[in-house]
Amino acid sequence: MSDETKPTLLVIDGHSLAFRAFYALPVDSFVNREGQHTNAIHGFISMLLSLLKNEKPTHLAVAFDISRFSFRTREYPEYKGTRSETPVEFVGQIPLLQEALHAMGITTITKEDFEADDILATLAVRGRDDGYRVLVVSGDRDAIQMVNDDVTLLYPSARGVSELTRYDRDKVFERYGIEPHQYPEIAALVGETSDNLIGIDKVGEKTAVKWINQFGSLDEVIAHADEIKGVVGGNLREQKERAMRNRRLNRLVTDVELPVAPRDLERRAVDAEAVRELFDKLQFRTLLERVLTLADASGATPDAAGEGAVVAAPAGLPVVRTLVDEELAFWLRKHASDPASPVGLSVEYGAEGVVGLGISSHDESAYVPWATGRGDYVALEAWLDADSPKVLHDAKRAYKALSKAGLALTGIAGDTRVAAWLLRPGRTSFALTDLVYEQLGETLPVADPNQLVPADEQVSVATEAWYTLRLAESFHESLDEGSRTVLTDLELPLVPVLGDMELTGVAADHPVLAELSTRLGETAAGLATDAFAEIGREVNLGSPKQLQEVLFEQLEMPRTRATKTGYSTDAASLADLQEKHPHPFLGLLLQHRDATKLRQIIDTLDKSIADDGRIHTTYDQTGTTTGRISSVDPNLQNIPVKAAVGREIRAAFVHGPEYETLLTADYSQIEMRIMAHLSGDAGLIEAFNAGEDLHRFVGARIFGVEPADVSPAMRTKVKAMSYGLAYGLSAFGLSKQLRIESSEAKQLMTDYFERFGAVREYLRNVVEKAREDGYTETIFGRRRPFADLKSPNRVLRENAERAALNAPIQGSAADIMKRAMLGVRSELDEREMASRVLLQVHDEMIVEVAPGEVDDVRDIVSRRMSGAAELRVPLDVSVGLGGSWDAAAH
DNA sequence: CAGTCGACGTA
DNA sequence: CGTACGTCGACTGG
Repeated sequence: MSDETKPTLLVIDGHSLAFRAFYALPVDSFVNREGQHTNAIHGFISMLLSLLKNEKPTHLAVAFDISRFSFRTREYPEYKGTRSETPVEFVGQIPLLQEALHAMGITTITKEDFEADDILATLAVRGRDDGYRVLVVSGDRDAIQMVNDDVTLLYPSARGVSELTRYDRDKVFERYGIEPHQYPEIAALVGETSDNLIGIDKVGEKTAVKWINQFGSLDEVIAHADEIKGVVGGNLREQKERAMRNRRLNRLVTDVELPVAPRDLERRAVDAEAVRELFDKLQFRTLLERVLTLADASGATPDAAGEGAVVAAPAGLPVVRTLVDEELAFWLRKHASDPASPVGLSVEYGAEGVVGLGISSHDESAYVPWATGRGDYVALEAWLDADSPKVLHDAKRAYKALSKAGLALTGIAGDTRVAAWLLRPGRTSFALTDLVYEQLGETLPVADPNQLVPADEQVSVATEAWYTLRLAESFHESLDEGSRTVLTDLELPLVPVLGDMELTGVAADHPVLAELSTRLGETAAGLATDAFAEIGREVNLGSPKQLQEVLFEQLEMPRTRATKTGYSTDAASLADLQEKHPHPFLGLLLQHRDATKLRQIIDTLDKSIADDGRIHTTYDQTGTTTGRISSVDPNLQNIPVKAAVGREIRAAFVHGPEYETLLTADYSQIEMRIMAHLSGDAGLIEAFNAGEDLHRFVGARIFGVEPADVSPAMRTKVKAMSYGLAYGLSAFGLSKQLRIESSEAKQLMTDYFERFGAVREYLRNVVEKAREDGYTETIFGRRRPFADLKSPNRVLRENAERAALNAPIQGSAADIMKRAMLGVRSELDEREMASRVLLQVHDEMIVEVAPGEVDDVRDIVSRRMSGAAELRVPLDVSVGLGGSWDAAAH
């Protein structure tokens, strides 16, 4: 292997790595004040800094393509022709990146008519000849051919640029079963989609490797093409020209004339002034610190030993100490007794629950091993259960785990997961490492075998706690005041409430579910038999593909709505077919779907009953973009209710033996009431204050009749219209839903808005304001950012408009329900009652009522729910009681 | 075996 | 061409 004393030459394919970074980081989160996108630059420099830290190269260069044209496109104009247009957000980042590299004292190289990989290959060969250890960073698989005993390839993983996989000779052999220099021969046979190089038909990696190993080289494979049997042999003989062309094109040039030799690439000092100026423009605060730390450390002698160590850890990362007994008590007294200085807290989870705790102040981190039943942690337990402020990442998970371990957790003063969500609710990952990277621009080490630097130990939870503390502060700065209030007054107090609901669970009646399942199973089997009889054969009724064959080929029915994979067989399409082309099979299929779907729901619920006889869902506090909570494992927010069987399912949700009854309470038309409030529409406000049936009242206005004369058909139309409003419904959609002419739907909308004009005004304004501000806001200050409202793409823009229309309405309703839950909980606590909230289904709350508390609980719940917000209309709450969820419904 | 799609349950 | 979710089975592609 390489000699550790050799100098190290690091060469990077700038364009390909920047492109990877571009796709790895959210475009929207990296925009400077001038609207310049910077995610690719940020990702690239961040990656570069880790490389400098971990690999300590003595020599360094970044190569760039000049254009997409090179000697290769002259030979084969289609080369890389499949690549789509470069995204507009990426354009312009490359020159800025080059500018940044120059400021950092890093040489960039381009060469007319050649690709960056040719430059890398040339440097790799020269570097090796001159006695360097060479590291090549490229996202192009062709770079594999450069690998040898002195040259290692660092290839970005699918996840992005923060993780690089190290390909040395052994790794290449392990992965492909060939020597690195043979890789292009394999690629020539297989083809390379990303370069638009087509290989030999039916030849994949397996076959290509087999041939190369059998005959020794591509030339020999082609020379012996006659000896290869079967279709692939024929294909090879016919298409060998392709393979030979591919080989010519994927051979990297190793003698490009360059203005520099490896020895000219010695690392130079950072131009701190230039970096400061540029990074300020790009708004890279944390990256600036990292680069300047590097500059300080390297100074005028860039190859000084030990510079890597200085930047290895972010400034101030404390060494972790393990604490028990008096030391722990002392630590807590010293660092965790100030109500104004929160402590970072992180739980280490084992298979059996809590195994350790990480605690951290700004300058001291400590690890506390923990095992259930140990009695020497009085100080720790007292601290956990005190108001002393603690910040965590995913506080609810910690709260539950600690609770199961017999430890109470109070004083939750921050949750970086929830804070990250409030800042950008649409983000896909809430993992601590990702937040650390995106918010702080630092890399939290993780144990991953594919990582650039194999971690020899798991990052300590104490270190996590330290990062959590810093992240919490950073998020606090990033959040606007309204969102901060939502965090501290709504979301954080909700953590233990949701945690307790999950821990408590809801009692479920297994025999009822089991009986239902059996019954539906029999029904489904009977329906399937009948359906098969209708078509004279057996198919899988759950397979849309097979159904399409039956419907559109065998039965020759007219085609339905197109989907990506064929034609739709959903319930609406089947109902259409039934009208146009009646057939008994259709009805049987629909009934069969119904029965199997319900059975599946029932079985899932039944399986999720825990040993305590209860179902414990998990609420995802960061699961939606609007502010609602979602429910998983199992989802208890989509239990059927409309169908008759739905009621039977809900009958299986019961109160526990020590309790008297279930109580359900829900808001009536909360979203419409919020619309009335936000729009200030006099007609709508009057409708709610009149206390009359809403749809009847509105129907009377629209159709110009007395409320008593509003027919059921009129009421249905008005109801659909009203509900559709908050979703951005169009006349087209309304006509489709009500199965009426679009002219009638249009007229309905016109009439509606004539009577309730402020509603239309409001909905228009919401979208306009969001377009200007870049976000929407709920009554309580919860924000949701929207980037696409200004998109030139009409589909994207109109989708965003409807979502923006709905966000303040759905979001405000969510806020109100959360406030209600906090109110109910705090009053139940205050009065030391035994009743408890079990479930939340967006506008409904289910409470398990202890004996003798029925009247009080009913009063508390309805008072707290209707009093959760002061709107221009009353918040109407209906309450029901019963032994089961179904019986308690109203 | 993981990821995607169609379908469908809820507010 | 109506918002917000989660979950299932079938299918696809590695």
